[in-house]
Amino acid sequence: MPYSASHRDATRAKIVETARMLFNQHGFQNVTIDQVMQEAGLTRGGFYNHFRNKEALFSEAVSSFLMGRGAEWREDAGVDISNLKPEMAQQMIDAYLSSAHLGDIEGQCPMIALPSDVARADPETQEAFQRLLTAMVWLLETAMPDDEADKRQNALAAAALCVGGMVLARTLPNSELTEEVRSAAHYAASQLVCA
Amino acid sequence: MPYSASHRDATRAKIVETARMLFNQHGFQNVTIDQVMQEAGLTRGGFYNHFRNKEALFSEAVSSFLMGRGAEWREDAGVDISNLKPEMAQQMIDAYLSSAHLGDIEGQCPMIALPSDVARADPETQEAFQRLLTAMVWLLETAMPDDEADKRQNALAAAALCVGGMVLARTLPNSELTEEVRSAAHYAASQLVCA
DNA sequence: TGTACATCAGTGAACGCGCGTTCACTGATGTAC
DNA sequence: TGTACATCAGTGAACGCGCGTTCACTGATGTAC
Repeated sequence: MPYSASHRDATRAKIVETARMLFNQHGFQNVTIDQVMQEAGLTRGGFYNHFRNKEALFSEAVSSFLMGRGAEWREDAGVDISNLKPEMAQQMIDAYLSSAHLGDIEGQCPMIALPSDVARADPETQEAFQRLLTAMVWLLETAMPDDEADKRQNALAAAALCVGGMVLARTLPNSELTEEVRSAAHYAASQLVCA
Repeated sequence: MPYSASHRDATRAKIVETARMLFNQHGFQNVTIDQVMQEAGLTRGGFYNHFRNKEALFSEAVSSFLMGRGAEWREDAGVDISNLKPEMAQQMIDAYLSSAHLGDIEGQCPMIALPSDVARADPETQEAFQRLLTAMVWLLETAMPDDEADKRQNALAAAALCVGGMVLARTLPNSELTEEVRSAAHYAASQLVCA
């Protein structure tokens, strides 16, 4: 076995991570395999040693967010999955609807950067998307103060506010409206999460 | 002047409307000009008599929603722009977050069907998108009961909930989660609009 | 320890198809007489 | 009223480029001896 197994895995991970960032910026169709491979320091042909096709890469890119860049976001926001506390729901809302998150296109949550692309992708990709939402709702629900009624329903609505507010903010041309939407969504989501 | 001016305009409108439906279903890049023209009962070459290029068509398609299919939605929902009443805010929320709207992919609001495509489109298209949001917020704000505090902020948050709830519902693979998100967003938006 | 070997990650040229766009044309229709 | 004409909406063949995918190959590296 020439090349250690870890070498292969590292290359693969590098491709996925590069792709994730490029897809986030330009969308599924505007990113070429050549571009991904080049940016990952490789050449076109090698791609098919690692992935069935471009769609499979997209699926992995979306899927990788939860435990990859998404985990970094959680960490930065002070959200510890293995030790959730009531105040962390608010911290998640703050981080998700922050202008740092809005500006960081490469590191953004795929629910914001790629919803339309995922809606037209294969079932694997949509399931990866669903896992993202499920995780977010679970985190919000679990971290919510105990005295809250309708925890799950509020968590779902808060997630919709997070995604909706950010999708709108990202899609609008730069204007005061961008900030207005983001901050209104932030306020309303905060209300839902710790009333 | 062979062919009356109205003939030209009718053809053009037909192309835009056909395009709007196709873009809604398949996204900007997955729709070909050939497809649009054929479905409009014309042939490929004629396209450039009417539009500068494909992007210009996209921009018009998004733009056309507000006074076209969008007006039908408002009418069906009993929302009369020239005579807004307090209960109409709720009617808008009901219609926007309805499963009929979710299922009607061709007739759907572009903010749900095409956000990622618009985020990568030219400024004209983004401005058309912004007009959609501005109109929606204005309608909600204006139709909201008078005793409401923070009308504008609530209208903005309600719009974010509408779009977010529907974007998520549309992107998820079919599951109970789809319905759960839609109904949680509907409940929360109702609360915001007539507290 | 050093060398021959086998494996397979990575290379880069080539293929082929799809699609946006162009262009020379055709023919339907309104207008002038 | 009828006919010749000019206009321009609409046609469809052709162009050319980009990109996903394939494939014969190369050469770096771990293993056996």
